[in-house]
Amino acid sequence: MIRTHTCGELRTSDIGAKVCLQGWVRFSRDHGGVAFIDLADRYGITQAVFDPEDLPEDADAGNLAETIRTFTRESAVSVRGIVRSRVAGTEDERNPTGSVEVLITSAELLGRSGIPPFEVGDQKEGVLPGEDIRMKYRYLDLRRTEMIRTLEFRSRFVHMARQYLESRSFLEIETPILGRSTPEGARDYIVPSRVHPGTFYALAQSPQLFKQMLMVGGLDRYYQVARCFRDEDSRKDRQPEFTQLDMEMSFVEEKDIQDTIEGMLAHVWEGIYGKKLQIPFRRISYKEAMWSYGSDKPDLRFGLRLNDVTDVAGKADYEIFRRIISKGGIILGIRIEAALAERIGRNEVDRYIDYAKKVGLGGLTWMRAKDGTLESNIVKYFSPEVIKSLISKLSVKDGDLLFLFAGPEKATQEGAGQVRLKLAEDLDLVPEGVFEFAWLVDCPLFETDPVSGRLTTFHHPFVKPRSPLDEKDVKGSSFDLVLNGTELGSGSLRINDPDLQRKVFSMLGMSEEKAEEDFGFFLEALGYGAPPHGGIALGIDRLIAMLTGKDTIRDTIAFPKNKRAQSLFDDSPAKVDDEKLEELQIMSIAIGDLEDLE
RNA sequence: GCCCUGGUAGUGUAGCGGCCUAUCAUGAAGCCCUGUCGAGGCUUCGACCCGGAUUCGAAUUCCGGCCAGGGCGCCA
Repeated sequence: MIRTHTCGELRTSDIGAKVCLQGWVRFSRDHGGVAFIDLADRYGITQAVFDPEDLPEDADAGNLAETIRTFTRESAVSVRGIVRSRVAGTEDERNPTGSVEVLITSAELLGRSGIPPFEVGDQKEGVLPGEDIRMKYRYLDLRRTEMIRTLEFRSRFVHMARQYLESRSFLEIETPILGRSTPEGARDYIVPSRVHPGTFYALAQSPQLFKQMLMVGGLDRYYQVARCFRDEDSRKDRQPEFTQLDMEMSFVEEKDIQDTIEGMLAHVWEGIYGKKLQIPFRRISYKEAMWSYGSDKPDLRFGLRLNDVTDVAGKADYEIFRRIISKGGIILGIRIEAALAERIGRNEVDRYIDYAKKVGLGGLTWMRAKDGTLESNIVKYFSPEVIKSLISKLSVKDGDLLFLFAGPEKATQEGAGQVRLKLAEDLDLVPEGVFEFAWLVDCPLFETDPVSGRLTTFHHPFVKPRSPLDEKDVKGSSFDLVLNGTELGSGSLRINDPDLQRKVFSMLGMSEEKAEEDFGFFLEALGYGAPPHGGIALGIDRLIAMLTGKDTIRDTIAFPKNKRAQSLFDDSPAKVDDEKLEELQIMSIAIGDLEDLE
């Protein structure tokens, strides 16, 4: 090792020491005689000074000046010199190394940098190059303090999580990434087999079946920082490949799994923030989440709860409401208290009506409370009794603004939930730096696809039902971890009875033959003493993004894919040589080629 | 597959029918400067995504494409 210190290390106690620093030239300031170089690395920035009048006898000032002239911005350089105190009054208090500087006695250019395509030095707030240019030159983007801190945070987080789990007898076990393509779920990334032409692996979408087989195998407590692959379109919080903190435990109940996650997060919290995390997390039932927040991942950082006013507002002599009620629909209300309501004028109300339509609602009905009654364009359809009961049901006070949403149950809940989120954002009700964890519990086992009418699972087909399958509205033993309106992960107890598992497959419309073909190995495994077991997987990318205040998980991943699933760093996906395809006995026909043939 | 937003010097932006030979900052190149720290001063360089249309005239309007991002679908 040639360098004696990092660029974040030197303090006044080092004054007089002969040191060697290596790093990147972040800024340099040439004053004609004396010149300053801000030398940066992951750990910090140290000021190096070229001072021709203060050099030791044996130093070659001319040569040194010449070398320093070659130090372009962002070049990797090495400097040797003596640590000295800064001239009184010129200390930089913002920088931990700001009381000292290194008087350069010799220097070397290690790796010259061309003119950077953007400025790496920390920018004014909010002024960043466009994401495409950051991605193209990701290695320069990564030099930014912000990126370094995020990746450091991520590394520490994962380390602390591992530390906790290892201390609780969990074993980190790697499961295959090359596996079998299964019919359900997300699209697979397909990998051709050379040895068995015409057959294919699929990249793992999750270690689900393998971790369950580990439980059958008696490993008892498993975890893995697992890369998962899904060939679906990206979002700001969805990437084609992403990382889950995956775990599974045997001989447990739901609470054991929740306790483990809470304990782990509390441990991480303590280690990273030095603060206690409030545990246990609150539990909120799926039903309550939908009725009160219009979402299965409610943001609990603010109020603006939804209220069911079907029985009250449904009595109004208002054609739209009557029609909806007669079709089994519901009416939800949001009360916006006077202090906030006065910021919403007539024009804003119209904008919310437009927004409501955009999120799948028919519209919204509004009224304002004044002098103990309600006013709006449609209030004439509401009898005094209806108005009175609305006021009392929602505890309306003068100045409050009411939004009412009517329509089919689920669509109305979700639409109203969207309006709730928009209101909170517009009215600045979302506090910064607050983390509201919650467990979403009592989820249904199945739901019916509104388009196809087919039965699908709410989570996945391996969730253990809480009651016999022939009963109505069976609940699953599953639970989602929700943080600030985002789903971080989903856990459950699993089915450990092969016959029950077969029955679930069959209820999902899978033929016995298909179940055997795709899951035969797994069903067989369940038949050899599968212990009761369960587990959970947390989306690490999302969690890190939330904890570091990033808008997209791309900012928590060193080399993410872009919106169209391309990697700009190695220009993938790309064509492969014909010989390679031949060896795999694969023919590639792009749609354009097909059209040419026709 | 669909919808929305955007694309102006290397970077970040202003301009939104004629004041555009296009603003400002930063950068780069050169010069000056011995205590700066996102140094400073002076000079110079450098851009309207592509193709069509409308118009006397288009960075600006319209149409088509390309690129980027956000969303819907999709994500058991």
